[in-house]
Amino acid sequence: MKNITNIPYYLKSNDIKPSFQRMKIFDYLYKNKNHPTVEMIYKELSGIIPTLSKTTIYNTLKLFVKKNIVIIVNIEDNETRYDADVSTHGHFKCIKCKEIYDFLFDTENLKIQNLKGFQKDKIDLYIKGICKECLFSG
Amino acid sequence: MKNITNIPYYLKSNDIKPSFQRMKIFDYLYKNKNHPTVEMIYKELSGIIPTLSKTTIYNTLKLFVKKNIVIIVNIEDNETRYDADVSTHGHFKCIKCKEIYDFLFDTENLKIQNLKGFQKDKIDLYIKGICKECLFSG
DNA sequence: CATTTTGTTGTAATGATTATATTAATGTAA
DNA sequence: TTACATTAATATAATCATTACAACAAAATG
Repeated sequence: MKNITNIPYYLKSNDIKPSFQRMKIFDYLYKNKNHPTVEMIYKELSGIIPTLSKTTIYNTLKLFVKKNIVIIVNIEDNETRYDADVSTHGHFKCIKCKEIYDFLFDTENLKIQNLKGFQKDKIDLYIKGICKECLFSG
Repeated sequence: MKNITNIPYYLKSNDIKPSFQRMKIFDYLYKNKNHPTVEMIYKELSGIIPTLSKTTIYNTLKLFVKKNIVIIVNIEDNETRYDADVSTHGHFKCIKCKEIYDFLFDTENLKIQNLKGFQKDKIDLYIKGICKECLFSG
């Protein structure tokens, strides 16, 4: 994914006013590539910003998604995760260790039937299985 | 998808006791290819089975998913949908008319990087955009 | 039959998300 | 700077989907 050195500038250039909370939330997403839930962000950041509310996290993430600097990772139906990498990539979830891995795929060779004449704006590819580490360790 | 003529037999052969409610719920899923939510199933079937509870629908769908005769369609993060077609296929959602279309895709030519040595059990492909009809009608 | 197991239902609990109203911070013009 | 307007952040309460649990009903078993 793209290398972001200046978060306030990055937010500004995407039409987002860089408040302290917004910078911290984006910083968390950018540094932790763990596709966190709102809960995970809250747990981590409320230690640093004790007044931080979950509402602010929800508002901020919704804004980030709207401005296309964050995407929603919907690999499980009971948890919404977020990702600051907005480049086209897929997500693999290991059903053993629960870890989510990013992967790249080739949309050129992807042959799709039944959708002729459809305008395709967004493609999400999710794979579940067992990761290499878990396969070896048992 | 596979042609199912005898629902009680189909359920039995998948290790599910064919109760009246289960048969009706599967019948709804099989006949309506609209990838319904629990709410949609409830609205429709409570007219036929007035005592039907949502809990039963949740229980039944969870059982169906466990027994691999129904899959979850997770194309939106705020609604869980269900599909009795368990063959490998993708889902397209039109952001205008909200309709969900099935499509086929070719996993042979799908080149995936970064997942060498991973065991891939389940693949979900979701595409969002505008369907042919909505493109024409404005 | 009598007993055990399985299935269904209603109620209540949970947990994630959203709506609303208030307060705080920031930007702007005089 | 001061006053006003706008935007952001927060707390509280509301909503909505889902799950847990307990009671009841049905059916399978012996």
